[in-house]
Amino acid sequence: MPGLLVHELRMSVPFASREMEAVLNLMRTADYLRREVAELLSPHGLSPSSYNVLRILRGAGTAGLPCSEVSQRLVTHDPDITRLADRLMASGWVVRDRQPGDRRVVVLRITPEGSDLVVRLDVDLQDLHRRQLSHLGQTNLDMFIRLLEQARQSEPVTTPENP
Amino acid sequence: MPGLLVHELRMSVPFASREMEAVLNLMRTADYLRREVAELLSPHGLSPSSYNVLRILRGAGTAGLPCSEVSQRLVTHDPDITRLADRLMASGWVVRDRQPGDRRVVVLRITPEGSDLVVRLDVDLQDLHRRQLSHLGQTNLDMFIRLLEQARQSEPVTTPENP
DNA sequence: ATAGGATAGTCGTTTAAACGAATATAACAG
DNA sequence: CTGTTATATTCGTTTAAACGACTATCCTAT
Repeated sequence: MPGLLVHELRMSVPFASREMEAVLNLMRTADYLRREVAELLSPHGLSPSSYNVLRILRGAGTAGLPCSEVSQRLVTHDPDITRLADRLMASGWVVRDRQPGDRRVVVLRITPEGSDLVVRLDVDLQDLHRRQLSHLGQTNLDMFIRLLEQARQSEPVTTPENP
Repeated sequence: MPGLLVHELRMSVPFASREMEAVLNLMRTADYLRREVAELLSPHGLSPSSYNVLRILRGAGTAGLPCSEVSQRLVTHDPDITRLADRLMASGWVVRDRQPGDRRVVVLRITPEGSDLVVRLDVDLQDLHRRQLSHLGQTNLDMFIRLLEQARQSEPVTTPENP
């Protein structure tokens, strides 16, 4: 039986490999779900990335976190926390401070307003994610998570720089 | 047992729901794999989207395809085929023509140079995708594809416009 | 025929991503 | 101490995405 994606993309020739079919399915599914999340967030002036930063900072509490820490904890990689934080600061959801001990590091902290916003949006996102995936059922959901985590455990690329 | 992602993101509190954990895992895995694909393509002046267009046009052969058809077949949605095609045309990999029957539609066609490029890159992408996912094994790969397709079958959002 | 509406692309503009160079501070070896 | 290297962040610039408004062409029902 040909897969669903072959039909969705009106492909005249099936995929060259099962691995490629999986990767393209992954891209398409991620794009689909991410789009719905972005749609939910955009009326509040947030992108998935900037919302992610707020959620990370809420987890850190009043201590805040250095930019570099926030960067590492982002679900999707973003090399430029500076400008992401700029926008969040302009909206009053985040404040910036230099760390006294090491004046190189900039600590980001969520404001009460930012905290309120995250709490309110969390409810909506919970609902959205439930609608997006609860039809899989508990067993499939567990398996799905396991496979997604396993998919990230591929061999790193071997280059002259990374021998 | 806590999931891998909780550790990767250094989360102090576990996920609020299994659905959310799955969605975030999906985003992270897609980002990770997409980044490797982009890295492979970028030396050739291609993005995942523009490569996708070339692959679609190669499938269409000498007949070519209208922009709207190309748009629908893209793995990830891109509303602006015009400028995507602009770049591909500037590199000499596609040509544009008006359709004689209906002068509104613009047909995109791959050039022999474009075709050669796609064929060469297909080999590299095959290798990359195998490295990315073959460690899952055939059975898991089948299951993974099935779950990804199933994940796109969520209920559409109900709004006043979409009752 | 022809006005109204649908369809196919294009283009302007705002906003964000990608990449690399630059700055500031810290750590450390001699 | 002092030059060197590493780290943390910022900033300039190029490139692409997002969103709408706009143009041209076609279809269809009067």
